[in-house]
Amino acid sequence: MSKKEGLDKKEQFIAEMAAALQRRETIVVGADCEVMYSGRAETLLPPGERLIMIKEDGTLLVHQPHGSAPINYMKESSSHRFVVENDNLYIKSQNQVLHEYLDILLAKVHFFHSAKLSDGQKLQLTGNEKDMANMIAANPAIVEEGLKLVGQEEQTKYGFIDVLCYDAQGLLVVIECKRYKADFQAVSQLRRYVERLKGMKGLARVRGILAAPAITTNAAKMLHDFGFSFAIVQAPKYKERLRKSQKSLGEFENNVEND
Amino acid sequence: MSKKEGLDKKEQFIAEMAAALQRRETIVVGADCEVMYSGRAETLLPPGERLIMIKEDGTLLVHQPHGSAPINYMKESSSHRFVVENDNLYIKSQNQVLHEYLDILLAKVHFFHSAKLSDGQKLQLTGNEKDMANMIAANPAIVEEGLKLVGQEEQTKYGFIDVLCYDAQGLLVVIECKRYKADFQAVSQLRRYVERLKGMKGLARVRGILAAPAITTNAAKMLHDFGFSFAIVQAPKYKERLRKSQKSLGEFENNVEND
DNA sequence: GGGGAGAGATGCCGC
DNA sequence: GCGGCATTTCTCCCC
Repeated sequence: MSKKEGLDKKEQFIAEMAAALQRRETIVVGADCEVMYSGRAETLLPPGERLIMIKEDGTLLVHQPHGSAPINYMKESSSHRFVVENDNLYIKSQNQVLHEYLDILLAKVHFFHSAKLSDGQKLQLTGNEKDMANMIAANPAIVEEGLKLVGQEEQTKYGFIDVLCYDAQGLLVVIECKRYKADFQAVSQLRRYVERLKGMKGLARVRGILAAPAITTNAAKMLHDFGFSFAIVQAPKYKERLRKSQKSLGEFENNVEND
Repeated sequence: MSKKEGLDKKEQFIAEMAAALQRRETIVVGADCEVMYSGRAETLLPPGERLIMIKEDGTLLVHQPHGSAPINYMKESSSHRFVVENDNLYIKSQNQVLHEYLDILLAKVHFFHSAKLSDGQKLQLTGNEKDMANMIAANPAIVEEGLKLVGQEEQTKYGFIDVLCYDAQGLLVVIECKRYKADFQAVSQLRRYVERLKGMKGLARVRGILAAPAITTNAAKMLHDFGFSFAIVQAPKYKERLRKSQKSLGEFENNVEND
């Protein structure tokens, strides 16, 4: 292929991408590329083969062939150009508001595609911390016998307390929920809420209970030091419910294993 | 198109995807689809047009045409099958170890592509919290006159303390760095380190300094309550350095705006 | 593999 | 916009 043809091919690619951006299509490019970013930090990603995705809202993602998170990215509302400079093909992105800049040097474009995607749907999720808090609020005895609900979340004016109760002795109890194994941070958070509540209500004693399926050894020690207690509470087991009602999930026979 | 032809087309698509999975290629599918997930939580995503990506390590991502994060995903080491059930085309994924399951009902496949991607490169990043801690360790006077370095991070045996110093009076000082505006969590963390150090060394007083470019009003209040102090420290300004040395970044003339 | 903490975290909701 | 916090957080490092 002559250099002229190569240039024409580049120019045609650039024209197609510019049109796709104009039409607010979602773009996918598979390419051998090098990525440079400057903004909140500064990064360099040496040459390799990646998938580049540009969304209609201006989001740009660079994905390596492994891992969940993009290796480089630009947030929504970024602007993008496909340009040739010194015979090199670039994607140049910037976010004026955030003062962020990203350049992708495209050494070789293996494939590309663009299409308008129509999707206004939102994810319906159950089984989060809020659901766990609701479960406890509906039946505080799960955590401790004799607890009576005072309020939940913003219903109280004391900040982001998951569940607030009175215990059998009439003491105020702050319950902090964690869906997974509780750590230092969870205990610190509980401590903060308890102290805030003591200060605001002028109480000498406010109890704290950490409700989670498990707790790290060190966090348990810290919890004990502060005079708080731990309650084993399993997050709602949606997994089992779904697997029961919907047999199609799981139970594979012929798998292509990715070990 | 006859139903038979439609079926053949589906079967051919399935065969191609199975082969691509076997070859550990990276797969991209643009499709109108519905997604169901069950694992750490349970989610339903009603029909809409999305980009689906399957990587060679078993990672699966579902991206809507907006936003940085995938709306649904499966972690690495997941297994995937393309199957037809009751005339419906599905991608069925599972992660045996994590007990996670994801089904994608493909109502219409708009396009697809697969290719082997070769990339072993790692991101080179500068301008993170560690760099900020190094800057302070190299010149503690940035934070306060008279500070003398004791140790940094794993060099100290007191845990994850960013920078440890003695002040002019010989008091031990814990310095916690934050690249951005410090919040409750940062103060809680500093408090935890100071108390841990007091306990381990049997000291009556250990000072705490929060070094960050800014702090929220509430966090500043909390910091004051604990007798800690705040030092305005700007994270290294890599942005300006790069923009100076590399004129190609920024300064766009003809932008396709994504506002 | 667990523990601990940063991240160019992202996203959500409240004010 | 900032604040506060959960996240199917993800990723890294160290033990």
